[in-house]
Amino acid sequence: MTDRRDIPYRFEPTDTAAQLHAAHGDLAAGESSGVQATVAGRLMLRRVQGRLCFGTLDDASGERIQLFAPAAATPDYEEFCSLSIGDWVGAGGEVMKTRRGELSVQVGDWRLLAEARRPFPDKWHGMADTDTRYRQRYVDLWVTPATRRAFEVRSAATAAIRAELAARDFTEVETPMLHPIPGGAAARPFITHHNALDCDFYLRIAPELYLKRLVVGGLPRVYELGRIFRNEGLSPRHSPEFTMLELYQAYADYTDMMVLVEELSAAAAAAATGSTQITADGASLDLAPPWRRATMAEVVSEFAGRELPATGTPDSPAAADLRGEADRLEVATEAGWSAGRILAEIYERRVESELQGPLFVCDFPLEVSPLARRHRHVDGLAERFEAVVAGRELGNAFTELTDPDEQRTRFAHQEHRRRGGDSEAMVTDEDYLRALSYGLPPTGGLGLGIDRLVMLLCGAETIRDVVLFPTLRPEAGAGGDS
RNA sequence: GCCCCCGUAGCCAAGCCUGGCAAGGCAUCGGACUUUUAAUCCGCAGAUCGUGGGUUCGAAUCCCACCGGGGGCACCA
Repeated sequence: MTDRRDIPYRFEPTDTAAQLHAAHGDLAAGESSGVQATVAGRLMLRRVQGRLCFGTLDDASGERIQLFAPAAATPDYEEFCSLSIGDWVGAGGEVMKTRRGELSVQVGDWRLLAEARRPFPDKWHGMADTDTRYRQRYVDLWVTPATRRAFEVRSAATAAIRAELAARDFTEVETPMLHPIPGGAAARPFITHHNALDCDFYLRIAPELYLKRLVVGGLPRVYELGRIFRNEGLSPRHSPEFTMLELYQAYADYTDMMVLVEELSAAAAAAATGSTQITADGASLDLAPPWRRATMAEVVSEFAGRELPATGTPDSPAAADLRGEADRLEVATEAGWSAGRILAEIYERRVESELQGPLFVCDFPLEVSPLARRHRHVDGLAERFEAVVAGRELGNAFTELTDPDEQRTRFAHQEHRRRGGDSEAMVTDEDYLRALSYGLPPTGGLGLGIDRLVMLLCGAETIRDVVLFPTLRPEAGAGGDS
């Protein structure tokens, strides 16, 4: 005879709860279907009423299914009634509806699949302590519906993005995470050590320079969707490891990247939520193309309430004008900054967070864009834009700088800043310059923050809610060396 | 790194301001109940009040330090 609490080595469910609801949802109350089904999942609720027992099984299919167990027909009825909330159970029997109209599987056979030896959180209140929710995500996923939904949204969004890129003939690649030189962004890296080579490596802060090497190598449309690491502070919008889509398209410029951002964002939203409408900070936004395009000088001028210049050397009247505006807006500036640099500072400190979007803020000052090509019409600017939604930067893109000599000059400027104490200034990457010297065609490049996109799609207020296991201080006494 | 807030049983929590036996609910355990829906009813049990120190006749409560988390600032995407 079967010991129903003896854990089997395998179990074969025939249907999910969602499938049963779809197939038998129209049964009349009190009616039996004559169809046998086997389901498996976690027992989330249990109602024992004398010679009848009702259980609510959650199999993560999006719906729950009731287990209906009358004592007269359920093998080992007492054992079934004593199952704990949180136990994994497999049960088979006829699909039916109870008198109250609840679709159920009448338990003809059942097995315990895993015992919940720790009690599950309160069935009604769930988990409130964010610390516990993040550390014990395996419990949170069961008891907090928004948690499971966030990761379903995340999966649907990334799948949609991959599908869109495949449809456009992009090749997905994987480039190194361990970099001898941290490059492609202005950020402080994590440092690690390789024992056999006896040298330090940096966890990548961006895959940018490797991906452009691949365009040189003959992959004209290439992308990587993966984790990058930045050794900076944590906040509701910043995680030390986060996911970025970076892509490069030969023969394209930054206007092509704008179209791509619009189309990828809208496709991700539609796939994940069924709509391009999102709600952020109580306001309703639509990610459907086209998005507004404005220059940085335009959006800052709108914020300031008067026309402001976009460029000018540090000693120009334009720079003096902007410095006065910065003072008025209580934005700190440094001597020697050009007009564009001051404009960018005002934008980042005061304007960006006020922009609802979705919109593209175009044409950044050249000096804060060391990998972007200079603007084809305006001196002192780069062909670069940020995509802004709900006051946050969603993506960053530019027409790539392809000339190796100019790139060397830009690196030299970064090195100069680095010597001046800017720990986030870029380091010269000689191999990257060598690659450029073999010839990089005109190329558009894009970085899109996947975590932030998912936050928008599911209304998350903190990035931790869209990361399964967010970075936390290690728990005391939870293993390791302690 | 700085500032503010939080930490009471497996879970949700009252009590803290104004010091005096640590409420209540869910879950667990025992009992009743043959169509429940957070089932209901009766009963039992469960607490180093985050940790350590201090003040006090007496500390969950007041003070200090530390640990963990959250928010803000700074840094960044």
